[in-house]
Amino acid sequence: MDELTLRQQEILGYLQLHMRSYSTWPSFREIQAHFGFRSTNAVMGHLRALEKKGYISRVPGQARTFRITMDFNEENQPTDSVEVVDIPIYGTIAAGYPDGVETGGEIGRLQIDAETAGIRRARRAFALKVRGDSMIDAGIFDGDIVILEPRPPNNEDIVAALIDGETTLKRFIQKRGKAPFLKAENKSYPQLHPVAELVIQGIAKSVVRNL
Amino acid sequence: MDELTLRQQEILGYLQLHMRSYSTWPSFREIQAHFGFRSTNAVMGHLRALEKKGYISRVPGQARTFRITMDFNEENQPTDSVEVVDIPIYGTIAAGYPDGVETGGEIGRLQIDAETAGIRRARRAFALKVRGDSMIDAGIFDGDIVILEPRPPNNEDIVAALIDGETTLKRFIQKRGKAPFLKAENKSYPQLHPVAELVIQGIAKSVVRNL
DNA sequence: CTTGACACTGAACGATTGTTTAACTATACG
DNA sequence: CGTATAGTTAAACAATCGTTCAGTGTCAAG
Repeated sequence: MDELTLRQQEILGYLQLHMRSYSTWPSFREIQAHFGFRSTNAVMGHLRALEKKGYISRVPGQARTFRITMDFNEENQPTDSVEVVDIPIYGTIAAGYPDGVETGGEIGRLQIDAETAGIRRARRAFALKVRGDSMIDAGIFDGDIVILEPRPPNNEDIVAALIDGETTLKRFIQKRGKAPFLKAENKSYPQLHPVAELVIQGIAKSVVRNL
Repeated sequence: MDELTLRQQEILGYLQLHMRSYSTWPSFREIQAHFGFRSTNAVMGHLRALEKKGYISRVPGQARTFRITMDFNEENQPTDSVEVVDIPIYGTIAAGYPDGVETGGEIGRLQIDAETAGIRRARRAFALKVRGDSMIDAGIFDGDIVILEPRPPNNEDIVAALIDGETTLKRFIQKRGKAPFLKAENKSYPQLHPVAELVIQGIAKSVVRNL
């Protein structure tokens, strides 16, 4: 990660401060006013630099849609932020995944740092309370919380898949040249699941269990 | 706090999820698209209602400047603010436990909210990276992170105990009238451990594993 | 039957806001 | 000396976005 200039650190610090105070990102002209710029283009330049160096990400054309992708900890103390991610917990994930956001069925939330959870901050992780023991041979038990990331599965990934209108946890198997299938990791269960219409909602990254 | 209609709850839920997922509030037209409205005015009405009832606040004329004034669970009950705890991770816990804090051997830190970790904030929790497979029958594998609280063990608790100068994970068994002992939960291991000098460093509250 | 709330359509307006192009200064590098 | 980067000014543009006005339909309360 490239280093930031002094000015860029100031800008980034202001972004964070504004976000923490108002829970909203500032607009270009608010940043401009705060630093006394006479042109919004001064802001533009800095934000482009920050984005180029990977510190923030933005959605072009949309208002107030910065995101700070990196939590630069040590050194500059205007930061005390850790990479803690707030993740919704679903009991059951309803069909579809229309907008990357699912309104129904949220039963709680958890906070965990991205590294421990094995997820990337940018992606929209969600969590799932495991019901049933179809994955006990993979060390996932009834009542466990599984943290997932929505993305296409690779071979051997544990995935949350929509089967018969319900989300279940299975291992995704795809050998080359063959059709993929899902496998339950419990010796006493039917282990193979043919995949007709495969709706993968996410791949499991980590699991949390209360002992 | 006035009560919300079903539709208003849906809107509010979407606002929260969008904020948590994107760290940005949605625009009117994003809300419109998500709910399939054909007019942004439908959104206007709901947001006005939500603001009137005190659930959100906004800055007129500015883009994406909602704020939710309270956090809610599904029942519209304000959730007490979650407590994220910073926990040190030890590879091996050295002898003693002088101040509840052991600096040597710290291999990292993790952040997690107290409820998910099953711990109480007041106590000084610590985490331990599991080595070996002495507890696989309890669903704890090599490489797992176990979160512990220093306190006296009860029967059947999984504890971190100092054996032969090394910290290992065992289940603590104490039947009344008998001497306590430690039990490894792996069928292929010697399961019973006599306890000469029992040094319990903490009891396990939860486990986190990367899949 | 009327009133009022809730939920929504449709179109248009104007302000906010991100973006672009052009030009200027200063500093550092080779 | 030329070039590159950082930082800034200036004016204008176009898309996004919140807002308003006018109107439709439903349903429960009075």
